[in-house]
Amino acid sequence: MAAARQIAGPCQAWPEDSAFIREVLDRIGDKWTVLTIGTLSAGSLRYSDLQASIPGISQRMLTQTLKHLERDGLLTRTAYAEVPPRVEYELTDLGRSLVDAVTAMVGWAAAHHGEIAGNRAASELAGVGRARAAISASAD
Amino acid sequence: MAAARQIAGPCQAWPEDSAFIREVLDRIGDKWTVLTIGTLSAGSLRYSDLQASIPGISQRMLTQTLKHLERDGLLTRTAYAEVPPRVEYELTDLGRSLVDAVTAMVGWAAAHHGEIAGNRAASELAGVGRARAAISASAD
DNA sequence: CAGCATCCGGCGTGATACTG
DNA sequence: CAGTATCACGCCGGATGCTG
Repeated sequence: MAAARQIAGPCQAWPEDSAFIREVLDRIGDKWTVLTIGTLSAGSLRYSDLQASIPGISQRMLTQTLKHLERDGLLTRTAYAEVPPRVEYELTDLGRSLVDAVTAMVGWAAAHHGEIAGNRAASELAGVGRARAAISASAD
Repeated sequence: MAAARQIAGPCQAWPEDSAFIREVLDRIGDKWTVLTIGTLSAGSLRYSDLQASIPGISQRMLTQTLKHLERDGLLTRTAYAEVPPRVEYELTDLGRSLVDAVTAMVGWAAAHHGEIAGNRAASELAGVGRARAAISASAD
C-alpha cells in the first residue's frame, strides 16, 4: 500500500508497490536476459548459435538465462535426440510481447543516452569537489 | 520495429551491442532508481519525504540513487541554506520522459505477470518431476 | 533534517573442469 | 554439441554510527 500516503503532494504515481517493481526488474532488468530475448526475436536458434551471437556470455549465464526464460514461459526449449545433440530455443508469444516492450525501452535509451552522457560529463567537471567554485566562473 | 528481422546466423537482432544494453540497464534496471523516478513523477519532494514514500529504501541507497540521477541530468537537486536544512528533488524533462518509458514497461509487466507466474508454477510442477514420477505418489 | 563513512554478508558473475 | 558442477571474486545493498 505504498500508493496512498498522506504527505502533502501527490505521491506514488504507480499503484503497484516495490515488490511488484522488483519482480519486473528481476525479469527484464538483466543484461543477459535482454540480450537473449533480442537475439531470439528473429527466430529460433541453437544453444551454440546463441552463445556465438551474444558476445561475452558464458555457458553458465546462457544456460541460467535460458532456464529462467523457459520457466517463465517466455521461450520454448526443444531437444532433438540425435547423435550430435541439438537443442533449439524459440520465443513464445509472451516472449515476443516482451521484445516490443524492451525495444521501446532501448528506443528511449537510444534517443537520450547522448544527452545523458553529456550531462554526466558536465556534472563531473563541475560538481566533483569543492574546486567547483573556481570552475563555475568559467563554466557558468 | 521489434520482432521482424531476418536472421540466418550469429548476428544480433539489435544493431546496438551489449555495451549499449548494459548502459541502458545500468540506468533503468535498478529497483531503487525506478521507484525513485516513479515517486518523483508527481512533483518535487524533499529527502525525507522521498525516504518515507519509498518503503524499504535505506539512506545509502536513496542518496546514491539521487546522486546518479542528478549526475545524469534526470533530476535536479536544490538545497536551501536554512537553519533546518531543506533539499528538494525534482525531475527534469529528461527524467519525465523516462517515466513514460518505464510506465510502459510496468504496464507490460502488469498485463503479463499473472501469466508468467502461472507458467512458472506449471513448469515447476512438470519440469522437475520427469525423473521421479514415483515419489509424487509417496510424497503427496 | 540531510548526508557521509564504514563494515559486512549475500549472491551475481565469470573461469575452469567434467559429463552425456 | 549441450550442458552441469565447483570455486573464487567483486559488487550490490543493508545496518550502524557520525557530522554539519
